[in-house]
Amino acid sequence: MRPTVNDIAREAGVSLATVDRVLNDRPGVRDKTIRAVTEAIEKLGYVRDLAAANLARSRSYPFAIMLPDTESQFVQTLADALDVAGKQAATSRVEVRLHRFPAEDPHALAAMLARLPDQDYAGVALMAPETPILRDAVRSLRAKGLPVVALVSDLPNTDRDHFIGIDNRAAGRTAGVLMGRFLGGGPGQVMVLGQSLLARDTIERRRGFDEVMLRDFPRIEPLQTLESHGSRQTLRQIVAEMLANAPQVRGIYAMGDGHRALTQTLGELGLSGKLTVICHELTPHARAALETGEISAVITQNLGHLARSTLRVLRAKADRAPLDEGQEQIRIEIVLRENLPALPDTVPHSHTTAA
Amino acid sequence: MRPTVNDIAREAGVSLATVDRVLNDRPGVRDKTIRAVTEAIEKLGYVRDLAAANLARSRSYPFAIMLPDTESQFVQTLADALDVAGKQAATSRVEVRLHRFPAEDPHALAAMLARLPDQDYAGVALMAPETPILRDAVRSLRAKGLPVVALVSDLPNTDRDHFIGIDNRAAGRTAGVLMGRFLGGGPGQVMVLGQSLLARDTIERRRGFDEVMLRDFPRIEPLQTLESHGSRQTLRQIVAEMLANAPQVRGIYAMGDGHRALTQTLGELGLSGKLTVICHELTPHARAALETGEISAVITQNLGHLARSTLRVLRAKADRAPLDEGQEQIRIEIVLRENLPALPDTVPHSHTTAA
DNA sequence: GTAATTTTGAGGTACGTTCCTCATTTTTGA
DNA sequence: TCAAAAATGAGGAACGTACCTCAAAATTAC
Repeated sequence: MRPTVNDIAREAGVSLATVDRVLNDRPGVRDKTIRAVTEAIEKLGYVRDLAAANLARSRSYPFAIMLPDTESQFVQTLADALDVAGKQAATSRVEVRLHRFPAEDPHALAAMLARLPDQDYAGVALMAPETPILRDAVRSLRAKGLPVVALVSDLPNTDRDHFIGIDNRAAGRTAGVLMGRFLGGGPGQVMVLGQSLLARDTIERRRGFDEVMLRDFPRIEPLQTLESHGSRQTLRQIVAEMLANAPQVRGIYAMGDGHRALTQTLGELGLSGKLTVICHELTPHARAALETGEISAVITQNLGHLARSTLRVLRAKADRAPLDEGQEQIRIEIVLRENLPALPDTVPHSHTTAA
Repeated sequence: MRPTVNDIAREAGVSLATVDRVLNDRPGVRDKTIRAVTEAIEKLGYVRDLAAANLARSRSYPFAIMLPDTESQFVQTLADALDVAGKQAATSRVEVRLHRFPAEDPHALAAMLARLPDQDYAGVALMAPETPILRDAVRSLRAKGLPVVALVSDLPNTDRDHFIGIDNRAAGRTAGVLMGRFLGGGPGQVMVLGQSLLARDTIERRRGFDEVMLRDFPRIEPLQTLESHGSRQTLRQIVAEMLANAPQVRGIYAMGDGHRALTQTLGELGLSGKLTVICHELTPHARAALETGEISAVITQNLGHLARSTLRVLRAKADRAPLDEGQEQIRIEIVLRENLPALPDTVPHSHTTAA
């Protein structure tokens, strides 16, 4: 049997109360006694039963998660993933509350954040571009003892506790190498499409991409970023125009989401599968396009992992516990048709299932 | 506050005992009453507190994990990962016991497995090639009610509960596309190196690789598999010989591990970075070789994930609980220099840390 | 050596669930 | 309609830990 606090008390020759004082850093114990207890812990290989501890503390974890109210497939998929992860984590006293804020209104977001401390949350995760107002809001939350975690897009100039997402510059570099190598090193031109929710991320990706092109593929010319501003019409127009004028274009790097409009346009131009297309985020459309060969590769982050990681990190921060960096690191995944992960069935949720 | 079993009893107008009977599928409750309870659960949004439940059950999870006694870096890294995952999971009553068996002796393994049921384990994970003897051993374990999980290499013809690892054929296909595209579609030849712990896996990879070559890259000729049998001498000799005789070789696909010998040999031949080298498993050597450019790409599976997944799956199987397929699916990861994940610091373990 | 202070012990209650027993009520079948 | 069977209720102990109070013991300061 695993040793319990009682075993330690016996082994160390002290009372249960003293062991408890040592375990929970309570004052009023002599160094000598602390040592005796620590040695007993060591000797018996005691590991605190977290479940029992949390039960006794009746600790629970209500978390606020703030997402922009954009209707993009990416944000929607992320929201779903957080929802699923929240349902799973409910068995361990985690409660997820999703809030949407107006994407273009930093003041509204700040106001929402300001109201959070009164609703006794145990932590906040948020996906938003960094603005001065937001910086203040985050600082104020942290000052009140609330852990804050940046989601998808980092808030490097705030004192957020953690960032959960990928390094977009590295993601851009990865796209760059793939593009360069897939094009056999050139010669040729590459069209670059913008329009991301978070402008900073797009810029980072572009920087990474150019970095690699310049260094490793001098014979490939990445063209200026074309912005579709989320409009399908615009996208179609600029892509068509560009392709008509630049016959040397052999690849497309789509930094934002909105794959459907792109593949559709390429289809209409009779170019499906003729260009090397690399894009970000494995949305359902991107999956489909990978399978048909309309898209060559997708650079992505696993949203299920991201969601679960968010909850784990928030929990750890709320408990001031250390986290398993290896587990929380979100990977820059490269997805080709050949390593496309199978779509798992949706997870069954049932309160009557055995533990 | 979250609703508890008592709240449900009140809401449904029944006693705690009845709620418990419903919750745990105990007999002796009328359908009508079951319905009443279920509705109360639904209405209040009750979610069972797993921690409390397991505490009351005083359930614990001692797992046996069987690995071959090979000294390969892959197995060693896997063992370490399982160890770390085990330490982490100790807080939730999981105990990992690693056993090594003689890699070449299926009888010894079977004998070890036969002794397991007497040591009251809650589950078994094993990494071993499938043999008739092993099939019988697995069947016998399962007949005694022990969940069995196949690790890294599947045991498809047994009734193991689950397989944790990647689809090696798909991994081979992935290597194939990368090779094909990195070589610009050819023309050229590709050297293929064997020597894997688990012969079946190597064969699968080879099949996947050839499949893609044949279908998508007819101008690239994959050569016959060369076997190094784990010997560095042999490897160096056959590689050198082959390269001398086949000037058209532009790429190397290394299906097994043992990257050090390969990169060293290439270095001695003055070929570092001149060939497209694709291999499997992100061992420390492979990381280093990626960084220097000696290896172009690594196809790998995340061993940390694999280890954690193993414990989660074993737990779920032991409890007959459903598992989150999405979370347990091990991905075929493509690692280039540009998306090489940072090496996390080793995780601190301390029993005195706050919960 | 005594008083003040610090350290330790003993014991209890609580957390949310499981699992047990025994008594009582309700339903079923003849 | 009555006996037998089935369903339900009431209560309690347990799991391992946290956290509280109060008294007793040990140590320190003077």
